[in-house]
Amino acid sequence: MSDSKNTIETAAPAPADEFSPGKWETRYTPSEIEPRWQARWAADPELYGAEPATSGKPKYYVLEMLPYPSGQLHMGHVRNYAIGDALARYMWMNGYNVLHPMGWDAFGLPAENAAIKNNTPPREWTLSNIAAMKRQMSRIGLSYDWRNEVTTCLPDYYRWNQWFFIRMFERGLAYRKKSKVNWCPQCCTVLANEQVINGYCWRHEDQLVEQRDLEQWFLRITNYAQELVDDLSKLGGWPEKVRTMQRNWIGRSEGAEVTFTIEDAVHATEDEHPTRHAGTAVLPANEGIKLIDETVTVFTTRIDTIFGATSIQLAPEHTLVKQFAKSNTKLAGEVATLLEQQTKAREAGDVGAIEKHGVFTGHYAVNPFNNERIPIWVGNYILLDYGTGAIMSVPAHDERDYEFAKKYGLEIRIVILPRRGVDSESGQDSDQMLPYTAEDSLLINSGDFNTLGNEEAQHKMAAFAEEHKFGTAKVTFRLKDWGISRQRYWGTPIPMLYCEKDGIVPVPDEQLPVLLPENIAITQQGGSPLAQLPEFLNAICPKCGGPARRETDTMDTFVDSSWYFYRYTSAKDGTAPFDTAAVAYWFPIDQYIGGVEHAILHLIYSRFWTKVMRDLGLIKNDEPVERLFTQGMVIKDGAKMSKSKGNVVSPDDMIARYGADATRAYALFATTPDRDLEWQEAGVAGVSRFLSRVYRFVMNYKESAGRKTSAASAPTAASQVIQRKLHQTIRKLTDDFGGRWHFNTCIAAIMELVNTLIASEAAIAAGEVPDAVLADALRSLILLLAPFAPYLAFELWEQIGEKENLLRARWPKYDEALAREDEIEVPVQINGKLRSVIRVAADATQEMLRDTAMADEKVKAATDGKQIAKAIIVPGKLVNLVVK
RNA sequence: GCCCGGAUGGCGAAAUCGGCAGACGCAGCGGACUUAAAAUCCGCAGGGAGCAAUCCCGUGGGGGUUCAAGUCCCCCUCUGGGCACCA
Repeated sequence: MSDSKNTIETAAPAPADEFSPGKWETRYTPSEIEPRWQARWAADPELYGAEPATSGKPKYYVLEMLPYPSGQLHMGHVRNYAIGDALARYMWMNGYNVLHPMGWDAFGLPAENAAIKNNTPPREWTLSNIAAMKRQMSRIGLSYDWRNEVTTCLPDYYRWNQWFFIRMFERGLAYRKKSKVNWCPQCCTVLANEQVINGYCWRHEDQLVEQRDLEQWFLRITNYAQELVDDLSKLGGWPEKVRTMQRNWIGRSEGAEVTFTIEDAVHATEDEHPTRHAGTAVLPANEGIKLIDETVTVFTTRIDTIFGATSIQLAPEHTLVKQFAKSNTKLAGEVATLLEQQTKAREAGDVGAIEKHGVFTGHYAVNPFNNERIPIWVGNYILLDYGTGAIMSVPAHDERDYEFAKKYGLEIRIVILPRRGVDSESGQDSDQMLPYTAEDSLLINSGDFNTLGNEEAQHKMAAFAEEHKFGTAKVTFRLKDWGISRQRYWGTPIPMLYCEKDGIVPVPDEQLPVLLPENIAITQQGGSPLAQLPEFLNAICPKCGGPARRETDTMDTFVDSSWYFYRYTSAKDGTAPFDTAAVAYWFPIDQYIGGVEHAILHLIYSRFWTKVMRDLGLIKNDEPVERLFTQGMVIKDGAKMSKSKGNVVSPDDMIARYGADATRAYALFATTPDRDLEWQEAGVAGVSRFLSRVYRFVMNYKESAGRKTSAASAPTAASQVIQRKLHQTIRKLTDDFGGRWHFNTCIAAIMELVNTLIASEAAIAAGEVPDAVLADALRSLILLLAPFAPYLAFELWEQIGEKENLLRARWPKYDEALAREDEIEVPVQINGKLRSVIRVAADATQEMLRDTAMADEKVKAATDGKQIAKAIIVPGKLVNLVVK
């Protein structure tokens, strides 16, 4: 070994492109250190293993969102996992029993696309991608307990999707209905909402998505809508932004339903139902119109404005419209046009921008509050699937109704006014203030309800409607039931059978899983590939033993990710989706970390699934996730990394060049975890240089560190400086891990500590720093670094002679007394401007600060000949002299 | 249109409770080492004026509160994201 190892200038030139392990001991070589430790960690499955509930330690469940196995980790993954990994390691070092699992969201379209393109079976393609990504994760040094790995495309997982589906079917939570769905003509399948980007298919950028009516399986998430909103208030550990997004998505609105009778309606028999008989009979004009429905019910959140209703607006597909149109071909044609406009706007994803059109049906409805007849129109902006598909139009107090009424010359009647500021006269004629939509207002022109405040009026009018049996208070949600059918191969088969005799029959539990057949040719045609396999399609009805047809659609992959984190607690369980005792111990998840792009879909479905499982008696918790953290995106050159932009930085490249420690530490150092991160390779190089300084320093002084026996001497200035910085750093990191998570400043603080140590080298050489102090500093430095650069930490930990597993070593404790500064610099301002800085004892009183400041030369000069009007003296902070 | 972030040196950023704006790092400049370069080490570094001491300006823009504002209040601009005829 070189005898230069105790001097600073040991960085002798290394051979240009090859290092020689062992030769240059003080040269940091992650390409040698990291694979060595990677192999040792891989050989020790206990290292990151969760312990049983009986361990007696407090539990901590830290989870990162599982990736889709595309075959390549990207920087966003690295960042996500670096955050979770740092936290997991910190918790281990604080004595927790940590569950830190990982798995694969392994079903989905890309596997089928790859199958079409490369003629590789989806299963094979997926599993080899998983193997590749697992190698990358291992190389990064992530602390996963692979003993509970979950792969959603394998039967031992998806059989439980099927099992849950049947449980839901039994309870009426899974049902079939025809509905509008997003359909891509090129993919030949239904698309999830998130696969539709501004109306276009995510795979075919110029392919507009169509709206089609299809029979689909739905999960009744709307049964839980109220609880999903209510329990948001329990999620104090979630970002407010995510809670708001969910609240908006669920879209709870309080209002009332009010039933209007249709003037001249004559009850029709079922047989006369116009939608069943396409007859052409024309009604005599004075006979009234024969209708199945003699009334129309509207939903409104502003029943207080009902005296201002001047028309009824129906959605083009409203059943009443069909009844009206039956005897009126002109109307039928006009309605068809309106519907087409609405459908087009929906397909373009731009319903908000539709130009309002409407048509008068020729019929009238009677407002039950004032017995006034108002015309019934059909509007292209009225949506069938919200509320009742019918509204009362109040042009004076609703922007949309106002726009519509202006266009078609409908009456605009003011029925509410601001509480103050406008007298009734000026209110009447001031067209400028319309539409007036404020909540806080008073009623006029509203019969018995005049002069009421609008809130009071809403209650009284709803009660009045209820009392007279033409309405009721009603809560409506924007949230819709979850359509889970996909006309695709690579997903969980929906375990249902269709029997001519017995109808829809679930596959018996003992026949689960319904296996996804392997011998299938996937073609571009798409459209439920399973329907083309007779051996899959044809089954036997478990009820009657007769022939039955199997459901050939598969489940949305969001089903897989709705409960996977429960499976992690007991992934090998062959008899149940999970071990309920293990779940009771580990849940809720203490910390979930992932991208904000899942704020709505995945995280609402997961919450729904948890509540269903609770109602099935499987679990006790109401919510799956205690604390949620959404990290920012990784961007390059100001844009999100993407192949099409050509700005992708490969984690493999970074690791090959700078090592895994430098790459992940940079991902945490560049900015706070919640913000977008601009990737700068030079920054990685900087972190790498820092790590090599750490390496060199520790290696140079590890001998002293091993010699903890030096006689305790009086504290020297140098050792005090080191200890103070050390304990300040420990305090800073401990505080941040406790909540703020500003890992960028944590790493900066460690850099400062290392800078302090390096600046102390002369003092160390002069023997002014006791070995015990130096040893403690080195040992603590390694522990502080361990969450961010685990390879280097493990290596140095062994180098300084520690035998204990680093993860079981206790996180260092700080001592306030040692962290405290004796002397501080206090700024002195004159009239708020900095004029001097004084050195005083850290605990200097106001008097001492005043005296020191007044004695300061610069202060004297600045205050010379002036009157001190006021002195603001904040001990420990500043002195501000106000002079005249 | 509505809701939520963000805007600080050449760049990424820091300032946790209203108290020295720019910690830490990158890029840059100067120096040491070297035949030379790389690497490493030491130093400088917000802008402007000045030989200097020092002074002035400065956290997207405008106003305000305060002894004191990046931080609090009001208005505006730009930017990222979410939602968007939901009655």
